[in-house]
Amino acid sequence: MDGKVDLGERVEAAALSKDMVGQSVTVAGWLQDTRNLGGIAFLLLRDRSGIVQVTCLKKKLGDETFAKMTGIPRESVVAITGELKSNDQVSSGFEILPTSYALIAESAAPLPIGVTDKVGVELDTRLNNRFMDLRKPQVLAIFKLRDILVRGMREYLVSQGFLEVTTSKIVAAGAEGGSTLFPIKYFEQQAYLAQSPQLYKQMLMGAGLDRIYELAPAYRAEQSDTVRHIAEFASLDIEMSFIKSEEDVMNILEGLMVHSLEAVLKEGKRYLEELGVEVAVPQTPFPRVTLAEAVGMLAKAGLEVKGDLDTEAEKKLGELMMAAHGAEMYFITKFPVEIKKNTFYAMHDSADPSLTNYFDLDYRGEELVSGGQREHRINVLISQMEAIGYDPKDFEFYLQAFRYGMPPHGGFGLGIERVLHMMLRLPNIRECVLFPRDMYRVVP
RNA sequence: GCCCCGGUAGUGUAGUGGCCUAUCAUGAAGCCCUGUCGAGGCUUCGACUCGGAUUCAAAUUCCGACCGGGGCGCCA
Repeated sequence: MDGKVDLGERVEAAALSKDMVGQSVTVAGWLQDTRNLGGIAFLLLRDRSGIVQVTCLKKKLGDETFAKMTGIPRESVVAITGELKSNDQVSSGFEILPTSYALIAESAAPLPIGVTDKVGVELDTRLNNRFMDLRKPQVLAIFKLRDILVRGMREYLVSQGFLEVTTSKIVAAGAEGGSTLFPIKYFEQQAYLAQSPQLYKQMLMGAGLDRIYELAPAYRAEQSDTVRHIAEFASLDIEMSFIKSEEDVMNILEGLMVHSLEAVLKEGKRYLEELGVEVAVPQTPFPRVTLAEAVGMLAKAGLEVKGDLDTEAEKKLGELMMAAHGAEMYFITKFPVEIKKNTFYAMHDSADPSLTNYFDLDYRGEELVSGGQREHRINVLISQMEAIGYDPKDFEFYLQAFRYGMPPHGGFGLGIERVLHMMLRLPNIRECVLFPRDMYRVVP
């Protein structure tokens, strides 16, 4: 019975049901565990959809086949054809009695990390053996939820008339200065990996595309070694024209978060359970506090903040917003020019020139999004560049788009992994990247 | 980049100068067991990151390198 399995007949474990009892079925996947009781053995076969039990009877299979099947190393790829049989002694209510099997790819032993072992594994070790780490259902669940979340975001943006675009990740100039750019050799020229699609998004507003979004990697050469920073992250950027103020952008962002988290709740229940986390869809409108108000709230709570919120203040504000508004998500608005000084493209507040029309969206004390209304008047834009010592000549390709009719516009950049990090309450953001890149890790 | 902490079997750990021929769990190899689902029982295997120093004696102290963890700054 060895080797006679037709993979064309293969069904996923989750597709099996009691309705199919009596039928011959073929499954294939990784042999998670073998429990050999002597005359009977239970093989647990796992694929991405779930686990199915294959029950081997020594009497029925013969000593030789029984020994072969129960001797297959854990995590080998195996295909099995057999009869689906109802049995209340199995937690799923059914099992497969094999009629033939194929050992497709035998696994080496011992495993670099156990898939089901009852010992902890450090994140670093897990990431070094990510292919095996991802075989764990609770690790896979993170990426299933990521898929659902991102799909929910796309659905919403499409419903709001946004066009998906892709801009180059190879750039000659950054949006926020050179220190955080990764230099690359581009044929005979100096180029960089894009830290943000910012300048291109705005040029597309000048092109008249009106509403666009891009989901693409962003690269930051910041020397940030924390549980919420990575050198390469997935950034969802949107830009929209003919806005009255940054409020229009914030409204889209609220809709985006609500719609995508609803999708997670609706379609991702099983994966949330796998991870043991509960997710709440935020109520709209999200609370809004100006940065000055936030600083006041923190002062009242006994935390003195000067300038921008530091990490401690950010976390504390998360607690205060929960206590005051029951809100996990909230906007911090009207960032002072002083804090946004490198953001030369930020529109300043017409009512108070020391402030900008810029906001952050925070989720339980962690920054998820930064955005605002951009400066579309080229003379103002140039003077803001010059004010921080940038040479407009270096941005000529960008400024050209402002000379021939640039509508008022705004947008934001959202860190996908930041959303997952906070939504799933994961200890480290690296857990929600398949192959994370940080200051020290380039492999795998 | 700065501050603090750590590196012991494949994995996760105990061990603060001699009691270490290094603990426990998990795992691997083998044996027993016809209803397991964190299966159980028995046997065996497997480790002190590297280099230098101190000492009669170093997993343990000191120095350096490499690797990792936590926090900060900065940001998505």
